Amino acid sequence: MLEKTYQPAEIEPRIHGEWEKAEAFKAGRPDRQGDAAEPFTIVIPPPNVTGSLHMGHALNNTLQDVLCRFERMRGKDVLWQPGTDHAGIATQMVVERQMMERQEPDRRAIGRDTFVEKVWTWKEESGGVIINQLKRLGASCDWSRERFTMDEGLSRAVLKVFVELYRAGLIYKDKRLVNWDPKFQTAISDLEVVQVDSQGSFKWDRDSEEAFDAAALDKALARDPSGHMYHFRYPLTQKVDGYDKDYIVVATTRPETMLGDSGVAVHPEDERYAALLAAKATVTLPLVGREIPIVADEYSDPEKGTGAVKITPAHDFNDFEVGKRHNLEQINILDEIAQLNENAPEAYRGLDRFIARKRIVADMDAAGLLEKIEPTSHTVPHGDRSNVVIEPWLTDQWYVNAAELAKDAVKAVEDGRTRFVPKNWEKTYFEWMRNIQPWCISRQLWWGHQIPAWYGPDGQVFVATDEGEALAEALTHYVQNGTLTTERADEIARAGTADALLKRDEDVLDTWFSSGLWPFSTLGWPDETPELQRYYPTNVLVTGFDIIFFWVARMMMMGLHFMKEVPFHDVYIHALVRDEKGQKMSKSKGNVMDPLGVIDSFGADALRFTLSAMAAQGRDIKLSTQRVEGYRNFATKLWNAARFAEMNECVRKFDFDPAALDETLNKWIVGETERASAAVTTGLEAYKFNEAATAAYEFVWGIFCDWYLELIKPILNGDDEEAKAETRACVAWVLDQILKMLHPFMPFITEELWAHMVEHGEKRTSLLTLSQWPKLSELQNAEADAEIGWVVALISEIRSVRSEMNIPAGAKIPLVITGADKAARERADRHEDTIGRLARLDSISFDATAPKGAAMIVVGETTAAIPLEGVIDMEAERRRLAKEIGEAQGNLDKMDAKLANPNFVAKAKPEAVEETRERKAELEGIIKRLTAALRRLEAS
RNA sequence: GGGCACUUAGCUCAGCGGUAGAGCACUACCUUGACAUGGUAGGGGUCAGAGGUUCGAUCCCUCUAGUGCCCA
Repeated sequence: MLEKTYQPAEIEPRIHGEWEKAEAFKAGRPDRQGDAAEPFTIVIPPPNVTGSLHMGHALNNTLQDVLCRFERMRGKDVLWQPGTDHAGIATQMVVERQMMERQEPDRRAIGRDTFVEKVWTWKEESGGVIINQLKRLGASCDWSRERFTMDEGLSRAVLKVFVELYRAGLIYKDKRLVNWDPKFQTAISDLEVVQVDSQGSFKWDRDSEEAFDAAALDKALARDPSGHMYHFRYPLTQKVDGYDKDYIVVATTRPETMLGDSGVAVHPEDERYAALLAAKATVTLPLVGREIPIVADEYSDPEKGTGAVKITPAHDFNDFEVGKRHNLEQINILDEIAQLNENAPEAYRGLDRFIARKRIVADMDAAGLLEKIEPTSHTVPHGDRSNVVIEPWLTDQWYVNAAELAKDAVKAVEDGRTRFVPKNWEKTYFEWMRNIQPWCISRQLWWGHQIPAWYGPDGQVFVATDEGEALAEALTHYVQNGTLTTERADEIARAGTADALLKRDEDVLDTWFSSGLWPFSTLGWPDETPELQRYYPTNVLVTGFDIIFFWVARMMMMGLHFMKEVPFHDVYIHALVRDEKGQKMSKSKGNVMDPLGVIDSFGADALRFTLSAMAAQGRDIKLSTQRVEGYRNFATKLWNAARFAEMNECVRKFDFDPAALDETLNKWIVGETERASAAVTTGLEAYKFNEAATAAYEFVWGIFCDWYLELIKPILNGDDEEAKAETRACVAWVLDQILKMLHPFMPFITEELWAHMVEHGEKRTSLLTLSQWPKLSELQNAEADAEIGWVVALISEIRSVRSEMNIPAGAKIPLVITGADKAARERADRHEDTIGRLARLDSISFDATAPKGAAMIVVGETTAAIPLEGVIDMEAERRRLAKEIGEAQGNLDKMDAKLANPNFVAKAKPEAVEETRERKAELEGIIKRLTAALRRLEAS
């Protein structure tokens, strides 16, 4: 016998063990190989190896799991490919922090090889906790195939891709501005930069009475170094006729960058500066003394500030472009930790950028060149992991020509080879892909795939999959150009190391370079494996919109280029999970809801069902524990329904055929079951998770538990053995269908109940997760639907009247059905016990007219009376009837108005007109009967 | 500034060219042999506002107001 309440914490680990024991989630199960089953593949968007499960993961993986379990039950050969990525910066950071805490020497002290070894040790010991958390969520991945982006095979894929793209000219080295993270001392991609709003508070103007107060500014900048616009006077090298001042005013939010200025730009049509442009005037850069040109460029906006902007090509993305157009010098004044370097005047060298900022403002004031400072609101780029201000910095980096690779990726979506669901996300995708910038793939880290590029003594680069190949190439090259003699080359070749000639590039590749290969590298590529053959392209990628650029874009580019086929047919973009107030969950706000905590309190099934039921397309999820609690209650409800079935010996029979039943109730419920399973199936096929979940919920609670189980109690307690046997078998059958249709959402409780449901008198040993998805047809029965609908309506009406008439819940009352036709009489006879039980009646009788002092009920064409003279408050009954008549009349008026409109009758769909006529007739009947009841009441 | 959404019951949200729905919350009653993590009944809505299309608009179109997100 089942326990009285459902205890998820007890059940979940055990069920998990059973799935593992049966290897239920393994792709290519013996019965599903080859033509026996269609493959269905999802690759997990690889979580970060340092990560732990947050609500976003919980949603993302719940949806993937729902799809996988659904398709697995539909007989497909499902591969849900799990794994993690190596998360370059994040992982290196975690290990370095750990070393610091243990007061061990830092990574530079122990050297690259030892450090990388340490990271591997960390990974083996503590990496991938998220994998176990995913298991707790119930994720049915093929865990035997778990992959890691730094695995041997995946690393081989990375090398091959790099070398091939290099040889195709799609990877190249370039000196450009990158987003430099001075904390981690590495380049990061645009996507790893977050814009943070800054709004300063300090204000000063040289026209004001007071002197500039450097200490006050310091104080403001201590809170936030950004948020101010500084206006400086740059003196003209020579006075120019036709221009009334001897200086030009420029504005900047980053004063320290002035040390790297190599020009001032004004708009070519800005009258104010025409004389300066005509005279090819220059300014002398204050504090530095460099003479720099004033150039005409449309980049400067005449409407903004003075219309003149300082140009610092080496420290600003826009200025970089302006500088290129005018051939301005690129002067890098910062080192890798954002301190002023030797290109700055001596007084500033070695200063941190923000110290220098304050010093420069003070020095400009001292020189009488500070015009004003005003608070401004602007966005400042920060590293998403380091949380420090990012510097645009001029370095040599490796780039992928993303614009070229993006062409095919765009086309594939235009052609519909890959489809976005919901469709509107393709706009975001197109927008991004059509404006894609060169992708900087080198990172100045030690943890990751080291770039397979070697440099000769003259800086010549040799890109190859391994050192030997690079060396061979280099030797040929240097012998050919005469740098090396053949003898010397042979000697180097024999040494077994390239050290004498080549030096390997120290940088590693962006983590996403390897993750972009995930849909095929995990299947064994570059080897031509059977898995690759069978499971690529994958069916769907499930992800949040914020990750379109990370996952979708890169996987599309790489997949199309190397596999010549899209990596996935569908991209399902789901919502973001927010807190109950609609705010993004974040650690700093302290509003994170820990999925594992939720699982502990309510069970994984409740969390999963909540996320599924709320996953409406195109809308974010505002999650509250109350909602989870509600679905936990649903699990309990299901549990108790199963318990009821068990208590009543509802066992599945060999010969049970849902299409051949005698009892109306059973005919009705199998039809409802068919409708529900069809709704769930349709919902899941269309990625409408909320519709699927709600359809199942509605059916299980609102129909099966609320009505069917209640309605059959008289049969189960009665002495019609045949009816009892059929009903028991039917309950068992419906419950089986319920467990199946709920399984994708609530795998644990359904699997547990499945095991408890005895089948043909034997304890069941097969697993639900490998059972067959309901495929029902031709179980609808209109007569049964009408009959049970009538019973349900009658019971509801009686209950309603009882409640409104304040008839005590415990009191049993008589019911007199008046004016019943043959059908109604038969129905009432057939379901006498049921109606009596659920409406708490002591008798049902028939009479031509209603007795005096009775409450009246109208259900369709049936009129019934509750004759309780003295018990019933006649005044209340009069009010109730009048109200019901009023409501019906209101509806009738609407129908009449429609039908009175000739345009409606002429132009509306015939079905709509017919429906309106039927409704009108129905309402008229109801009003007639209710009015008759009211008259009788008034007459008595 | 460019783009994408959203505005429906007290709250959170479904819905969608033809009787406005759910969960939670609320009110009243009920420990009846599966379930109080429950049952029964009930109250509560000019579907943001203004136009337009249509026989008919919460739904389609336009504008307005407000909110959120992404990208500059």
